[in-house]
Amino acid sequence: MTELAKSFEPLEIEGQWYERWADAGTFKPSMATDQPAYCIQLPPPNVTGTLHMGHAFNQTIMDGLIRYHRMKGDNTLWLPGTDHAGIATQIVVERQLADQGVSRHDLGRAGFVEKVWEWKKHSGSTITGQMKRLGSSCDWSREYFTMDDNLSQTVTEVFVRLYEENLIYRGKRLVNWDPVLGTAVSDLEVVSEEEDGSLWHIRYPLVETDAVKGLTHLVVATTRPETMLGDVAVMVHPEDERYQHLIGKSVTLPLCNRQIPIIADDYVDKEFGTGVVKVTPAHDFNDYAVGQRHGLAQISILTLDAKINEESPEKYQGQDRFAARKAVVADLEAEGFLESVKPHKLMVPRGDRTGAVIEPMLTDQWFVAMSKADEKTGKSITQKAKDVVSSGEVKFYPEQWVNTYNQWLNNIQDWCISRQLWWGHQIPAWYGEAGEIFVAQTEAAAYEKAKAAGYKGTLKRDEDVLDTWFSAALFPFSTVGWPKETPEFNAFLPSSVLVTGFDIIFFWVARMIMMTTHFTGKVPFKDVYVHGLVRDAEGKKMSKSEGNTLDPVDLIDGIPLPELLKKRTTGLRRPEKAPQIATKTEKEFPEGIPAYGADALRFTFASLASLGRSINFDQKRCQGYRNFCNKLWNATRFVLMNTQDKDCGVNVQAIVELSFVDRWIISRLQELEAHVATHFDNYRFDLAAQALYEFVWSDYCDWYLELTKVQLQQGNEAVQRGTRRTLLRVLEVVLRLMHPIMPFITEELWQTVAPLAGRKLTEFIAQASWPLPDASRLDQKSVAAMEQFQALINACRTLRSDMQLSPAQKVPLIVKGDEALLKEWAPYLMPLAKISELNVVEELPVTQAPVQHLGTMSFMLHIELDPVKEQQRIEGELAKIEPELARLIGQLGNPQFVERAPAHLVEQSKARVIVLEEKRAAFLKQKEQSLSI
RNA sequence: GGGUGCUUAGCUCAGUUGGUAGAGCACUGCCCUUACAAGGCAUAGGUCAGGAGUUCGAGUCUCUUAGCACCCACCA
Repeated sequence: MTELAKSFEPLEIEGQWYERWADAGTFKPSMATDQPAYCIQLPPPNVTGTLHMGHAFNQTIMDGLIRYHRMKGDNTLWLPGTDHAGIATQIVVERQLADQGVSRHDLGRAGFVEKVWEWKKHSGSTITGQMKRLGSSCDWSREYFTMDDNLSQTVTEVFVRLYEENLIYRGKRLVNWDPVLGTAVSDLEVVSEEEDGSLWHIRYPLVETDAVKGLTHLVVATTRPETMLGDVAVMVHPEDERYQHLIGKSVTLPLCNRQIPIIADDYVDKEFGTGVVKVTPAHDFNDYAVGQRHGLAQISILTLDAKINEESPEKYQGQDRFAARKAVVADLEAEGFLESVKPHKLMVPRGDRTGAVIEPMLTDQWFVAMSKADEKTGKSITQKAKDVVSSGEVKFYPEQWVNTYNQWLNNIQDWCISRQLWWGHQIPAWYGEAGEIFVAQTEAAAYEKAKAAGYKGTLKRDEDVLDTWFSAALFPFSTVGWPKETPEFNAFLPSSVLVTGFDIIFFWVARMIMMTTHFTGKVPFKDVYVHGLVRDAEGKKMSKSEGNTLDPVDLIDGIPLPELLKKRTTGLRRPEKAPQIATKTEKEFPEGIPAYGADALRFTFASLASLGRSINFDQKRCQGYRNFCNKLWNATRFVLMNTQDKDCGVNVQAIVELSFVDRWIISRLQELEAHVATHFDNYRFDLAAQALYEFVWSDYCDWYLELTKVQLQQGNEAVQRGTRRTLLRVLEVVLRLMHPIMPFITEELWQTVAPLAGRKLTEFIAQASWPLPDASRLDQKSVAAMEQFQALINACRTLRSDMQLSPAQKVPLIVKGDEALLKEWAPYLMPLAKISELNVVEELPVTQAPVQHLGTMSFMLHIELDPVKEQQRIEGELAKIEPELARLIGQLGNPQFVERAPAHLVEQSKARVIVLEEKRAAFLKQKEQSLSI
């Protein structure tokens, strides 16, 4: 006989189960082809990363789905992996090297990449270890890393194919350049924020004085005066009367003494600034487009680390862009070209990883042609991606995200996929000495191609690597064996659902859909479940610099305040914020964080998983669900106490008698089973969690358990057996229903409960079958009886409470009503409503005792009390009845309602009126009588 | 400039084809009743952001106003 601890201690039970499940092969797909396949791809976390709240939330959802489908008997796979995360990882390792005074250039490319691999081996498994603490049941035997040989081969394969299809090209384009990292980044990796800057008005002297209006110069407005060194024109709106006559003339570019033309382009907004715009094609995206339209030169003025280059006036050469700005402004002022400086708010683009101001830079890069039709289908990859969503092959939950998705695809630019980094998939392109390009899987193959093209010299491989999101776009098929048609490819592509935050719809979701449909003709996944971002209790975004992050593991294990303070205040980008963060933390967590356990944390996430945009994580919620775990724990203790070593009517053909109470809880259980499954199917974890919470706490614990005490004490053998069996079986089923959300506690309890319930058919609950509702076990009569019974108990309790009776004081109850029914209820009624004796009568006696009316029943607690108090109570009851009655009578008096509303609603209202009128009459009568005493 | 959400009890949020407003937490009162004080029982608290419309009936559908949040693009 095992005895459970007196209260739920998560840390004591969570330890062993994960390893045991994994060792038993529980997490592996059955690969049974006669079962439906269910597959989720884990969005691979950065190999450098640690588990944050977003992961924990995300994985709670995925693990819930996976465990649910596994229990349903599906061929279920949760495929894990980690991402090499090019930029992020390179930054981390470079920083570590910098601490030792070493730069990556000291090591050279090969040496540096080796260092990264070393670092990956050393700390790469942090996050997977944390995932296991959470209970995430991935099939680790299939874990991949995006730089594994087979995946890398797929990347090159895809690159080569796209190149051969003319969907990848190389060219000199203006791209977003991060001068700190020294690499191009894609549009998505640039975030613009409004910052304070200035608008400088600069005079550009006209070469010939204006004969019409006598102007000697034009004034241009700019937020980036240093870029004037690269100006190749000034432009005005073609219909701008102020300047129209000057179009085709020239101005002299100050400081450079170049003459540049005045051109017309309707891109110019006449209302903004002076209506005259400088044109710098090499350093501004709009100017670049203007330059293309007008066939202008592109004068680059910056080196790749954002210093003024050698083509610019000597004076500024080598100066950093910000220093150069000051110098240029100072010189303009000194030479009388500066007309004014005004404060101006502008959007400054910054790299999302470095925070460095992004510089549009003319460089050679590789691009994916997003809008170019391929030869086979005549459709662009963008079009294909739109088609599968509009056809419903890929469904978004919630649906509204389709808008966002389409809107982005409709305005898409070609994707810059080359990065000037060392960590990542090196681009499989080789160059001949005269710039010939040979794209091939391997160097040998490149030489072959070169030879075939008549090139005999040496080849040099492209130094650049691919954007991490390029390889990420291929996961749905690269991880299941493509281009081979493996069993996994057939079973798990498309996967069942992608669970992800909306923040990476563009980065990842859209690109996976593009690449997968293009290469395999299949969609990558059937559903996309888009959830919100986890925020702190106040709804603020969690960020290290704000010091409001929570570590999921700290919520599981608990953390004392000093440690939490240390965690939140060390390694800050702005250390001066530390005291403020410390104060806030102390206020929010005066005693640190207690150990809530993985189950409570998961249940919290599940209950917060509504379909909104953000999830505010309040630890109080977590505490509430830890209490819920404790409730379940103690309910199980109660059940075990009453069933272990006793005849539970499970194994033998014993005679078993079920009361209306037993039948009621069994009926409720059937409903619960149906609801929970529906909620899982609809990705409504919040509703599933709520249904489980309510059933366990209210129905099972508050009502059923209390009522079984009566049956166990007073019932005959058959009733006791029936009670024990029902207690066990309901609990056993509930444990299975909760297992997808709370794997640990349910496993722990199930191990003891299931054998008693005669249901231990598998070693672990993790392998047990999903409970299915059985309509034949629904007993509406018992459900209705229970409803009435509960109403009676509640009414008695309310009376007692209103009369301020001590719970210890038992009083007689006098009832007018169905005698047979009341006799059946009496044994339950007496302890629950603290009744000393029950008298069924024809008419209630006329006294001052409190009376209540319920349907056709009237009853009174036989106590003496203050008549004034009772009068007040009656008035209160009447005051509650009147407005509802008035509303209903009004409704029924409206012929249009009676005519047009559904018949059952009209009947319902009529019935309710009768009930209320009887109740009112009874109270009025009572009021009269008591006054007459 | 284009787009998308949100506004319901003190707080955080549910509310599924329109049919008498719900939960958790917090609050109040009474209880150490042998599963659980991480608990039990019972209260209290909302003109569903404002306005208009459709309807017998609107938190729910339409329009509109205000506030908030977010996404995309961007004026030099």
